[in-house]
Amino acid sequence: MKRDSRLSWVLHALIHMSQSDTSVTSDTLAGWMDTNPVVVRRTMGLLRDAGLVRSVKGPGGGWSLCCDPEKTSLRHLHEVLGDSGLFAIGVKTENPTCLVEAAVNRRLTEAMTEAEALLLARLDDITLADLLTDFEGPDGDFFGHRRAPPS
Amino acid sequence: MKRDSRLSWVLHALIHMSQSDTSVTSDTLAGWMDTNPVVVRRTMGLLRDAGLVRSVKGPGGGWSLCCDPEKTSLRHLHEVLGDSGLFAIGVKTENPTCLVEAAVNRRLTEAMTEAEALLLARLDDITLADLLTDFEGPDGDFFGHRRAPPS
DNA sequence: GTTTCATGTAACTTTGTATATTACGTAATT
DNA sequence: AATTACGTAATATACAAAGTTACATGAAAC
Repeated sequence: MKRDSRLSWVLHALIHMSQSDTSVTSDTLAGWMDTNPVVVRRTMGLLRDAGLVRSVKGPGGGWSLCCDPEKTSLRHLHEVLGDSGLFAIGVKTENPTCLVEAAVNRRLTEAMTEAEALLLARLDDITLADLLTDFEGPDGDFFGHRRAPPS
Repeated sequence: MKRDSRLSWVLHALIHMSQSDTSVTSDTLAGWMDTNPVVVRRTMGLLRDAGLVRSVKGPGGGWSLCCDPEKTSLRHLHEVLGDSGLFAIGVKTENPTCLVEAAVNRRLTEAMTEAEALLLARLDDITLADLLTDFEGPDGDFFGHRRAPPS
C-alpha cells in the first residue's frame, strides 16, 4: 500500500526553514526534499492557508515559517495536510445490509478508532520545537543540504 | 489513499462459511462479497496455505472453514493476508543522510510503532468466535444473502 | 516601465497499487 | 466424456498520488 509521506517531508522542510534567516524558494525546497517545485507550492500552500508559513513573490521571495514551533504540533500539521485517514486497511462497505458484515465492521472500526486516537494523541504531543531539540546542528550550515549545487 | 478491505470481507466470508453445512463456491462468495471469483480464489488461497480453510475441486466442491473459530484471531488473519503495513502515512526516505530528516523519521516512526502495537494487540484479542456471538442469526438463512438469485 | 524572479494554479501525464477480467489448465464427480 | 469448480498466469481497468507543463500574477530591481 502506498504511504502518504507528505507529513514527513513537510516537517523536514519546516525545520530547515526555521534555521534559515532568509526565505527559501520552492525550487530549493524541492531539491532538498527530492520532489517537485509545484508539489512543494501545492503542499506548502495548505500550510500558508492555515497561517503556518508565509509566501512572498518576486526576487528574494520564497517561503518562511511564521508560526511558533512550540505551539505547532504534528497532529495539527497532519490535519492541515488534509486528513485522509491514518490507516491502510478499512471496511469494504460502509453501510452494509448484511448483519454479519455490520458486526465485522463494528469490531474492526472499534479497534482502529482506538489505535487512531492513540496515534493522534502522540502526534499532538510532539511539536516542531521538539524536533528542533532532537539534534545539534552547527550554526550556519544546512544539516546536510546545500543552497545550490557546487559549480 | 486507497484502503485494503480484504480483512474486512474475508471475515465476512469466513463467518458465512462457518454457518454453512456445505462448502461454498468462489462464485457464490464473490456474489456475497461483491467481488470477483478469481479474487476470492487468490485471497482464500492464502488462508488455505495457512491451514485455515479447505478447498475442494469438482461438483459439490468449494470452500469450507477448517480452523477453530475460538483460536483464530483477526491479527493472525491480517498477517496471513500479507502484512503490508497498517498505516497510510510513512516516512519519505528510509535511511536519510540529513540529520534533520533522520530526527523527523525517528519521532514519526516511534509514534506509529506504538499505535501499531496497540492495534495489533486489539486484533489479537478478537477471534472469529467473538464475531459469531456478536449477532443472533436465525438458523437456516444466510443473514441477508441468498444462495442463488431468484429465478 | 520592462525585465527578472518567484509564487498560484489549472490541466495534463506518469506511476504505483489494488482489483477485476480473461483464458486456460487441473482435478474430481457424475 | 461431460460437467463442475479450483489454480493461476497474463492482462486490463480504476484510481489516487506525484510529477510535469504551461501560463498567469505579483513584487522587486534596474
